[in-house]
Amino acid sequence: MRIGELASRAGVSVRSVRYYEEQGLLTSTRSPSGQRHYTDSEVERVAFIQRMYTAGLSSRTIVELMPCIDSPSEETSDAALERMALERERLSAHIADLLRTRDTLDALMATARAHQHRMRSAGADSDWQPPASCRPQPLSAADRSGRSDGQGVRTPW
Amino acid sequence: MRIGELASRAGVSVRSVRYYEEQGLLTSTRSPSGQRHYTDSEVERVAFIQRMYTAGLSSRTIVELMPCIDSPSEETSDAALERMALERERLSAHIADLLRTRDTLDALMATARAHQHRMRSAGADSDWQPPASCRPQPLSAADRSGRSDGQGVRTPW
DNA sequence: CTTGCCTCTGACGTCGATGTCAGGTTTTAG
DNA sequence: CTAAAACCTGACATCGACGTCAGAGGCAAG
Repeated sequence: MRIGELASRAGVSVRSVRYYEEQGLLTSTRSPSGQRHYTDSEVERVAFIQRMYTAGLSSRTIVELMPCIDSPSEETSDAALERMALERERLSAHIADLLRTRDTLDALMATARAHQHRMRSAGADSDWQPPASCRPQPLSAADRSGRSDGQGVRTPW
Repeated sequence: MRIGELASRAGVSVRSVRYYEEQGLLTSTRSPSGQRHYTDSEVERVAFIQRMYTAGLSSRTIVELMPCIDSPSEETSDAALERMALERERLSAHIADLLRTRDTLDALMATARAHQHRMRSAGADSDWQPPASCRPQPLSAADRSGRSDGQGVRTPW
């Protein structure tokens, strides 16, 4: 397939695909006229690259990880594994940070909802309904660590 | 305290503190000579702002959330709560993405380690020790969702 | 052959949080 | 008092992953 189809299948822009190649993350076979052609497997690769980017890795980092992916031979393992472990650690730290931040948001929303309720039971407009965003959050199924207070605490961050 | 102390206590640069004020995230009382002065509570506020930034929120978004934080009255709640719920959703999605990415990294590392082991049992240098990064990962205590395969699968992403 | 769509290279623009530098004032330590 | 250190404003620089535009060529359908 050509670059446009690859891009739309992987859900990125054509520009991004060219950029990935420019960064050494992707290769392409060229038609005699110079147009890039790709196989189906490149779609997943591009999606993978995109996920790495959104995970906060830089081009340089992804490049350093790629040899471990392209040819998991004894050549690549040593340095690349080190980097992968390091990035894994960074990822875990970042995840923990985001979880804490989400907890903070939850606490803030809880206090705000408490305010709404106080308003509601004291106000004259008793037919008022809280917006959808105010109803108890489903807490996203997976990964919870505990914490469900945030009860009237001042500056809950 | 003055800006330098605030910055170092909150673990950010002086430049950043001024930037936060410029963005309307922070206020300061000025001494007659024009120098900024802060109270202890501002330290936590700056740290909070920083956490929001590292969580991927933009200045504009944080600003929109701030009224809900500064004065949780009935004025602020409606629009701000909507935004908080929205940002919470974005956060959850991002967290899920990062977890998936970390799983991918784990799978990649597992295959790499498998390679190392094959090398080790077949190679001549039997006294070789895998680097620290190759030993089984502690999986970071909290939040696991399952997945511990990655056994020789080709292109595990 | 022409028309419309896709692709190419190359370059410059962008955006957001910060770094950094200049030139000047204020505070602090000796 | 004086020198060092911290602070001020204002401005320009940076970096990374793209957007976007220009100008030229490729390719299938009518």
